[in-house]
Amino acid sequence: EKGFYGARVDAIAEASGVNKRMIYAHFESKEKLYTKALLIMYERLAECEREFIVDNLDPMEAISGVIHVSFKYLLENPSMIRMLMWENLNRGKSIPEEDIINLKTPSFDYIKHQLRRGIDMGIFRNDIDEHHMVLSLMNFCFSYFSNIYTMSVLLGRDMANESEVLGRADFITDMIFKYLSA
Amino acid sequence: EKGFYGARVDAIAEASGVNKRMIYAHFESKEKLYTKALLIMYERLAECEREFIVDNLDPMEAISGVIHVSFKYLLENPSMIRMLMWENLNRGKSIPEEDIINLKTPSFDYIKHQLRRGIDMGIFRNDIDEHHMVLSLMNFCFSYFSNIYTMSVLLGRDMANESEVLGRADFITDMIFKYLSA
DNA sequence: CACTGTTATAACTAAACAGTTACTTTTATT
DNA sequence: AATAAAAGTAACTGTTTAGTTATAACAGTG
Repeated sequence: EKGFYGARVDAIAEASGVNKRMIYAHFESKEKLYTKALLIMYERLAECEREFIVDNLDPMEAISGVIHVSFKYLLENPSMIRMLMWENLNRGKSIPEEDIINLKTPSFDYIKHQLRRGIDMGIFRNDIDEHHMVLSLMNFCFSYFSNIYTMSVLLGRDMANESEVLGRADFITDMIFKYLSA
Repeated sequence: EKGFYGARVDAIAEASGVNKRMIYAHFESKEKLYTKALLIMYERLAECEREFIVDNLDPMEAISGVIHVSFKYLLENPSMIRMLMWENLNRGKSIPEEDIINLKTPSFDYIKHQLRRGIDMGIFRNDIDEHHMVLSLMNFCFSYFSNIYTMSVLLGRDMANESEVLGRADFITDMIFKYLSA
């Protein structure tokens, strides 16, 4: 909610119903508590991503699945968005790079695999840049939520309600498809 | 760099070469210093956006200009990205909504205007959702930079160097165009 | 019951922090 | 040179904070 510096250990103790003494017994320091929470968050995120990795889907369904599962999950887990945002501000220094790469690799590989399959099947154009497509997909899903407050104000529209969120997922899917088959 | 809670007034005094006494004389409190800095940042951002508002461009050039000017500006102003990220985490509560809407309206109107012009001229499809297009443009530009550290690690590619950034701007422009004329 | 490991309580410490004060120095104006 | 306004210095205050300690309560096991 308030980031590492704004967070108060006493407040965490009270909110969690566990007392401060025990927090230090288990986690040693505020920083280690933070990195532990962060790691768990990354693992849960990876779990969610494993959900959209399904075999034998056609590439269109697969890409659509990536978008819709991500949207649904991020909508239900706003605190995860906030933790990822803080971590981006920290330049991701809290957790060793390899740990995160290991967690993320399966979903990245899955997206690339489906893109290649789509190209082979003649559904997608054959000059698609995998790197840029993966980046676009990730950005589209995450940034909808990370900028949801400012953007709601600027666009004069409540972007947080479920129908609006699902509408956005559909729009993005459509945009990506039009691009992939243009 | 460290957000409102992590920032130290003593450190700000030293770094700025102005002494703490004078910071309080001019800004009253840490919070008012923060909101003042934020307001100036928003104004500068609006100034930059005014740069891409050019008359008599054809709609394609106009949209391409929005993307490329934004990318160039955000690349040169990393601290602005960070301030916007913090503010998103604060749910934008530091500055009254109207103030920001007033600053942003010209560029939003410009994008919508160019989209409509493109439709009228028969360059763009006639079923384009303005709201979603504005949102997509903003998200694409901003999120490239706001997630640049995490994404560089995950994709194993230094996204911060100039040629990579400009390449991304080109890719996004291409993607938007393919969608608008699909 | 006695023993052991875990959790709770609350007072404590040492450092850090926002904000203040009393006083001096610099700069600009007449 | 005289005056006033702006900026600098550094010590100080009151509070907050991470982290600790000493002690008591609790729960499971033989």
